[in-house]
Amino acid sequence: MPKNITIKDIAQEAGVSIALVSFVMNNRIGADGKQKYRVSEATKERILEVARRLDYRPSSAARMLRQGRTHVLGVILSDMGNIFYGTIAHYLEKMAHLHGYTVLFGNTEEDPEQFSRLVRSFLEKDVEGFVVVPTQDGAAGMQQLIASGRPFVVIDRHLPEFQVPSVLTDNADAMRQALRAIRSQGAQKIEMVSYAMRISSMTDREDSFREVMGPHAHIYHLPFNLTDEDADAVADEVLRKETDGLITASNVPSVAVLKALFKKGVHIQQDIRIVGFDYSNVYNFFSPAISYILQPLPQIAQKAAEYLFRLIELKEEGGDIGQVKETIVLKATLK
Amino acid sequence: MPKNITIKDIAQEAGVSIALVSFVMNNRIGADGKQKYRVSEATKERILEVARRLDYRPSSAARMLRQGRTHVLGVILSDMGNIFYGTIAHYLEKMAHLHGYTVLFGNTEEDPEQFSRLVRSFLEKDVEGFVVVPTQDGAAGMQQLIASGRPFVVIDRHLPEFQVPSVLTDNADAMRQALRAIRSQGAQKIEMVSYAMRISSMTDREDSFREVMGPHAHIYHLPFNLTDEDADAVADEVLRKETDGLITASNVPSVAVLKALFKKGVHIQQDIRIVGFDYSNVYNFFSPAISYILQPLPQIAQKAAEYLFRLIELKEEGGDIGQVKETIVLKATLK
DNA sequence: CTGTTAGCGCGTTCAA
DNA sequence: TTGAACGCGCTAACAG
Repeated sequence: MPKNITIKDIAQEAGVSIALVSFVMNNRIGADGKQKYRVSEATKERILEVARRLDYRPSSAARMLRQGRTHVLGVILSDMGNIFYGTIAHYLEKMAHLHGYTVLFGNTEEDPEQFSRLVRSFLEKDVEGFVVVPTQDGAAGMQQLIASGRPFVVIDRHLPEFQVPSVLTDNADAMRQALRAIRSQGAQKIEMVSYAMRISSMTDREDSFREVMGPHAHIYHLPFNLTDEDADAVADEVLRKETDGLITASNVPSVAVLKALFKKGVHIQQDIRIVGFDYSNVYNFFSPAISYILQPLPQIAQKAAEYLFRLIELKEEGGDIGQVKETIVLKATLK
Repeated sequence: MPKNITIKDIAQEAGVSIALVSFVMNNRIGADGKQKYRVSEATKERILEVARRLDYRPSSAARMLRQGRTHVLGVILSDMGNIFYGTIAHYLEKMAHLHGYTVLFGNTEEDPEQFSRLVRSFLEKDVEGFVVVPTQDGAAGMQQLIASGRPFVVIDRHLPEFQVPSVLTDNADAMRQALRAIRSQGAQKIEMVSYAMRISSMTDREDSFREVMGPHAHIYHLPFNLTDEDADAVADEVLRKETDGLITASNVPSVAVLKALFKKGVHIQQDIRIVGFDYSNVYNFFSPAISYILQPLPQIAQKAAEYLFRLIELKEEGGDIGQVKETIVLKATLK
């Protein structure tokens, strides 16, 4: 049972006080600020040597308790298994690391209960800040988050009833780009495939679609956990109506519908034009390659992280987090 | 600045001692074990009511410090943006949650330095256990991990110099399945595409490939961060040699090479047969659909989590973690 | 039976 | 350079 080495062990071994060890470990020596604690090079070296030898690792629990800082962030998203969120997760972790932070991750699977649970759980773990993708009907969880006074940034979606720090893609603009593209490719009868979820990323795209196409434009709505049958039904309907242009508003339904059409022997990109949202490898395997709206994932993660660190710093300095509610909007690009 | 509510606030507000609050919060009441602390229903209710009203959340830092348990796991993998690891990450988080654990995630990006850094960082955070995907040349990090005495389980890969708790896919068997499949589909001149990394998941597949095909069988090696040019080169070579069967040993190179072949106008599945490792949407868009080796991701995550919890429990009971070194091997299936 | 007092764990930090 | 209080929750020992 390798007992954990504590600051006390180091002090004893080096024959100094625990306070001195603490100072040395934190480089609180010779600081040119107010308090400069001077330690002789010799003892400093001795302490460091002992620490290294015993493989001393300060308990962050104790430090945390004392100074109230954990250097941990909480990231709540929909599903890390989805390449869209997995990629964002990766970039967020990267940014966090650059700032000396570690990250707790959680998946909501689009369940508001899970969202609330994760908020609570991460609050108990004393995360210093959150990056969250709220779920449909996630108001309760958001309330908790706001009430906690903990810094947070919302990404990918906004909830209509909350004006909070957010980093979002300009979905209306993205949809207009998608429509321009599909029209320039010759499509006349254009429909849209979306999720049956009240999630702003989807509804914003739908609204923009209707704005351009007119209020009677048709939009297919698929459930979050869609099956092959769901996608098949859309494909059947599309064929029946002789739709010749389809805008798919997200990764997963995009591929699902493509698969259904392909299985039915439809000549994709000949009989029907597709423009998708979010990258998928699949798009490359058609001629011409399927165009798609690419959201700037690295920037979303970067902006969100920077925003969050700004808020954390502001709070550290005693500022009022509650006043900051800006939304950062990023443009997507057509590929 | 919503000051955090502590156990003291509750005690004061409810007019009782902090100890009583603690007992109530932990349901340490009426336990039929040795110590049964009896509290009147009335005060119990009062305490719970106050706690609810003030939205009391116990500081896990304090609890952690006292009882040495954090209920946090550390998961270190290659790249959460890769659907393979993202999916595993998702399942691991799910399992952790079922056991009341929260998860710190980190990406190595196949860099041994990052691996070591993450091990150290998570150890400082006092995670109770690890699930890790070691990197090539990751011995240093593994040493740290072993030396720490902290429970851990290795997944996806094994390092030759360490015999440690592991959950792995039977890669040799998987390769044999892949070869049987591609042969039954008529391929004669079969080659393999792999990563140029000394990672057991790859080398095990390569060894098995050579075992069946003979020592002179050809294997293409692509770098981890492969470019279109890398994949193009493989495609060119494949065409030049009139290879008619290709086994691609992983997700990313699989799709990359397919893309290169497709761009060159090769009739995939006609002129050349492909059998891949790991699922990709892309496989569905060929006729016949491309066969692939599916690793049992949910089971890998599940077994790894259960294994880890067993180790954590064993350690909690004072057992010797160092003795446990079993490897759980799971079969992949051909799809 | 119902409840309280007090020390502990570990690193930080102020006063000496 | 050191002693000791501190943060917060847990729990053994003790009291009415």
